[in-house]
Amino acid sequence: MRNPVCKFCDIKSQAALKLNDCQLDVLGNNISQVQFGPGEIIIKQDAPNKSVVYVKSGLVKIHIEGPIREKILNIFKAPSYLCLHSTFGDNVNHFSATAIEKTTVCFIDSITFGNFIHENGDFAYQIIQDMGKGELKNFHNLINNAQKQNMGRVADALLFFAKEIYGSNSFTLPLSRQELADLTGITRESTSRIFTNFNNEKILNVKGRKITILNAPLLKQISVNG
Amino acid sequence: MRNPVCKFCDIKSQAALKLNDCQLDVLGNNISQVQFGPGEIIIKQDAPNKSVVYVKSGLVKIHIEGPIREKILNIFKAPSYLCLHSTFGDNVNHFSATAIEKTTVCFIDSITFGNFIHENGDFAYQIIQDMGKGELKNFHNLINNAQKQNMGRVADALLFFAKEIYGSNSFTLPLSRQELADLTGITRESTSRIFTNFNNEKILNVKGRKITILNAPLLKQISVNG
DNA sequence: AAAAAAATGTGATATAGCGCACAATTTTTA
DNA sequence: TAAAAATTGTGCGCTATATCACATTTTTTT
Repeated sequence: MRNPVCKFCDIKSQAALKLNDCQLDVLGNNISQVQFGPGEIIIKQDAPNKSVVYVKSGLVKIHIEGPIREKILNIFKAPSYLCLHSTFGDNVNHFSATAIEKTTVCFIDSITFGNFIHENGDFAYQIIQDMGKGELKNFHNLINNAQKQNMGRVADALLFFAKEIYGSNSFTLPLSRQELADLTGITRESTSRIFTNFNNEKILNVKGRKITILNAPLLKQISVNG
Repeated sequence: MRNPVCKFCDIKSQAALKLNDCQLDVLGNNISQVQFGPGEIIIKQDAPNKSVVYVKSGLVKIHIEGPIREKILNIFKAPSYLCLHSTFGDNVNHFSATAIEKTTVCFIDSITFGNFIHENGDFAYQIIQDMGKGELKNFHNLINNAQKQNMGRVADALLFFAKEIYGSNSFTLPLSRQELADLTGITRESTSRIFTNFNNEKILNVKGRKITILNAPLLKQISVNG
């Protein structure tokens, strides 16, 4: 457990930028930075929650055990807080978080974090903004899963990675077919078939996990029209 | 637009209880209380958002226009804040809110509300807790909609009204069949059929919107097993 | 490099639930 | 109170997608 000097950290969250030097010192004494590789579990569902988790770099999937199989709720790109709702809504994690790329995480003591909220209105305001944005993102997800059919869901997920995560029409999918199925709420087999289909229709170029979006407008249309 | 004296309001939110007398006076001058009947729209999707909405009494549905039909995201019982995410995540409403019973709402000026967060750490902390709890509730919803089949979804919705909203196994459903379908993400026809089925199996007694749960354990089991 | 394990693709089949059509009932309007 | 409108119930066929089974490919282990 190293003690990174938060004061000199150059990947501070918007909220942490509002902390004064003294508070940053306190933060540095109540934080531990950890590296995770793909597939490594960062936080575990149902485990007691004593930390706020700040994803400093990397990519993380949020998932829970559904009645049948795992459900991936969300993909978070750094920089981003993870457990704000759990920390302040309940003190047990309601989901697991697993790294899907090399990821650096800061575990911040909940009490310390709570103190900052009480002491520093600007900090609190920023956290509230973050939580607001996060919840809006969840809404989009819910809609996407609710009323689209399988092709639309896959299209949506691919556009999400292209636009939100990698900022490019060519990328390596950080998920297996099964995981993509868990994210979109369909079966692995359907995912496969849709990939084959998109590849044949020259909408995508698929080589394993290497994806290139060839016809973005059409993919967008498929995503929107369900 | 009346000017209710917040100081003497006896249905204060947990957060408002943290405000001092002076702040309560400010609140009173920047708030307007409005009554809504069932079906009346409280806030509208895509409209600019200038207020935080506090539901003082009543019952509200949160809904958005999906690609095909309306999707009901959530049912909120008073006391509860509504637009925290919209206010602090974006300044346009990402959803509509409609009263489904007689409902009293306080519209609080966003700037005033934001000032309280900056000034009063206890207030901010309480709001963050509220947002956390709200988001956890959303998670439950997402799971419910993701991996259950129709009977399980309807069972889940009915148990939600019985336990969370009315605290009784006998209640009048505040939604039409279509709305219940929009909440559970299935069709109106399927909802009808499931009601008939549950009624025949003596799991429910259904008379229009008047519902009595006769076999709660079985309903629970159906809800859990999908 | 060979063997074992895991992930992926694909055909065949089964089915849950949607969409349509229309009848019956309830609610609203005039 | 009658007429119109909205809501609800139900039978039936259709389709999207799950499920199963197995071949193929890729990755990991030894």
